[in-house]
Amino acid sequence: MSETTPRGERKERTRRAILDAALRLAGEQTLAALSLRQVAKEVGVVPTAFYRHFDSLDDLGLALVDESFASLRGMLREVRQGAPAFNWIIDNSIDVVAAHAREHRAHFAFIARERGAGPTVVREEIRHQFELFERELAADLALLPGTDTWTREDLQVLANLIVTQMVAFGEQFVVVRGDAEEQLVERARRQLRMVLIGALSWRSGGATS
Amino acid sequence: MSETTPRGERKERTRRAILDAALRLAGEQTLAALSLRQVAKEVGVVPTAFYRHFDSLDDLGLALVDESFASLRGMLREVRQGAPAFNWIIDNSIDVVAAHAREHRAHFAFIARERGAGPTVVREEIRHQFELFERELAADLALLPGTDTWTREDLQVLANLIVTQMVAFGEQFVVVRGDAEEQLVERARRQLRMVLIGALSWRSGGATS
DNA sequence: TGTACATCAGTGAACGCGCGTTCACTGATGTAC
DNA sequence: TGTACATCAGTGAACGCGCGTTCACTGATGTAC
Repeated sequence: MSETTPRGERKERTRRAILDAALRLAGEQTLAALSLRQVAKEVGVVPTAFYRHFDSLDDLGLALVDESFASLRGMLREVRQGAPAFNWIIDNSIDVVAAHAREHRAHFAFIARERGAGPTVVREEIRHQFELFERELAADLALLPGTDTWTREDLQVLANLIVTQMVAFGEQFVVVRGDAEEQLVERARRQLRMVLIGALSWRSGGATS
Repeated sequence: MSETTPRGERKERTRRAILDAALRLAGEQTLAALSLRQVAKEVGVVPTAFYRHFDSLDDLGLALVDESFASLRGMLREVRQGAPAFNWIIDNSIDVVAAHAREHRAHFAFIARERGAGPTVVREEIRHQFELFERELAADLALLPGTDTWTREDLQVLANLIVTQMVAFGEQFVVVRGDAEEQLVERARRQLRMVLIGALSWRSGGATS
């Protein structure tokens, strides 16, 4: 089996297999309930081989967070490349998130799940990554027409609202198939519209405070 | 210890102790990673005594979902008792949720956590309960001035948006202490304002679709 | 090109431990007479 | 009120199992000469 495979390549292949197996198995419950032996069995190596690649399950968990957010960041770059026009955001950003969720279902599901229930280090890392997203989104929102007079704090509040909705959207999207997918996308689109209209008419419009 | 305690009372006390211990221990990680023996040890009974009260950990999990939602439902009844006026909702509903989250921190945290990562039956039951909330909230929203012309579906979409925000609020609230609590409340208030203004100016206002 | 040695991914036995579940039990509470 | 029996919450020993981690190992890949 390993007759002429370069050593590094072979190691990398096993590492990938471990990451994939863990991502798959964690999906059946949660990372916190996953055992090193289950992962090793799924990969087809002896349990001790695991230590050649990761120090612990926590270490593996953090690697999965990294992977998941790397693909998420790629997606966000895509979303932000367009001009930050009001209608463009509404029409396209949900679709981009949906397309990405379809392509990286397991990563999306992983983040959504472990965000609340993962091992402590994993939970903290995920929360930290979302904070970074919020800050980037707040910077983007500052470029939208109508937000000129907003404070940094207000932008942050709106960014948090939108990230919350996007997370909830992704969470629901990954557990759904077929027709329900499109319904979910349509609902998310309407919700984003409601949120943005509300936000933009908030300062200029009429409400208190 | 059990010299003259009525049998039923003693049994009920142990049952409560099991529920409390499970709620506490699940908080350190998640229900899915909890063992029957941990719970028994925490309560101070032998592991087998567990079976006098619950068939399995899943059964215990469902009992915790019931409890948690019972107190949530009580809170919602409180919120809905006031007149469904626009400003009243904004000024009071967040405070009611916050007060309740303070009083039932463990239950709030339990729902937030197990919603995504609990045992399958627990997850399903929680999702079902949130669906019921959404429907009730949609019915309330129909009474708000300005929503007369809305379709049932639109009301449902808005209800889903608000429930999502409230869940996210509760989720963050239960892990925070001191000053940060009030900041979180203030942010949630602003967000609810943005959402409601947006929603209400949506049909009457100007956006497409 | 050929040989001798180093590296290191993966092996397999072994360990002590906590797990869920079974079973026969104990002894206080409850009930029938 | 007193006695004999039933109920049943909690006990404690035992089981087979999967767990994380240790350790000495094997044998193919890589490297120095």
